[in-house]
Amino acid sequence: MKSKSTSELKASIHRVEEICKSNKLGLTEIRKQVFEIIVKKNKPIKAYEILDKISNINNKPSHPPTVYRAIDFLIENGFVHKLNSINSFVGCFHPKAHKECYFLICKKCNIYQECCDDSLKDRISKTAIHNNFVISNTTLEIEGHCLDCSQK
Amino acid sequence: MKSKSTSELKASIHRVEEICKSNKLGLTEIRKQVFEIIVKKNKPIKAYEILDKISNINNKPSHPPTVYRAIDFLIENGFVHKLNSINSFVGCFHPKAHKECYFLICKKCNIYQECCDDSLKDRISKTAIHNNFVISNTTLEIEGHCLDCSQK
DNA sequence: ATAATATATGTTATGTTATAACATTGCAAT
DNA sequence: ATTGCAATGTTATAACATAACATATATTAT
Repeated sequence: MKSKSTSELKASIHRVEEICKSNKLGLTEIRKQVFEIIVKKNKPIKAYEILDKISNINNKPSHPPTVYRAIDFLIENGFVHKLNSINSFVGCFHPKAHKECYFLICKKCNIYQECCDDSLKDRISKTAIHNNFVISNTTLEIEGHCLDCSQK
Repeated sequence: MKSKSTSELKASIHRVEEICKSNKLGLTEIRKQVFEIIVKKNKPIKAYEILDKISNINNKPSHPPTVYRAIDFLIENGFVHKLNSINSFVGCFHPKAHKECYFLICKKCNIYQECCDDSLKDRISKTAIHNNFVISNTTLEIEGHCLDCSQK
């Protein structure tokens, strides 16, 4: 899997700023810091690792609620997703394009990739309908090895 | 969603006993107790709820590792699955029939249902192949409302 | 039968992940 | 200026999970 370039990262941050501006969402300093930490990491990141980084950036200890509240804001607005299988967070590279997001997560290099193709979405939707089930949210996390890592 | 009948529960427990016998897996007293607690609950159950029940059954306090080790054994052998999105455990009603297991989880009544149809499995597999990705394990948890609960 | 080995469990402590509850701040609207 | 509200700070603790080492129980080889 390819990691993101600096320009992609910048674009991603800029996009979030624009979306917040046009939707009147309060992208405060902390929320912006947390988002930047997450997208710059470019791999799934844990809440307490974000906490450490935030504390360093601001030269004063932050506390868990600060980080979790920022994460909540970012998730609510589709800028970040949580990977339940590894209790970690990742940036979303096409926020607002979808509500659900499916992931491939490489166990070796830890890089993740979104894989939200429509045929998969359709299939999940059909499965739900077939079971008379109304979906509110879906967790699909595929763990394994990416091409690079399975060749090594 | 329908909940399981007593006979289905008994059959499930018996099946696990048989599988363990024929595969020489040590289904110890505690492992059996934990499995029974999980299947009898018939809804996703938390580790510390199992811990309480185990302590009651045996009239002495048990400790987290005891429960988590039993759960590990049951998961390894496909008798139980973990729902990562809600940190809970559920019994598997057709162990050994599949490695991966997909779930529908009703947020209201909390009943869950396996939904491991082949077309879904195929679709996930194709998505992985398309991304040159080798799957080791998949988490698919669909949360929402079952028929009964969405009609209320 | 007995010692050696492996498997499982008990026990204590602690690590990791997440939230409750309430105080404080900063800013906007009246 | 005061009220209201959204965001943050702060303290404490809840909820989830494992490390490490001791003890017991079962299995096997002698």
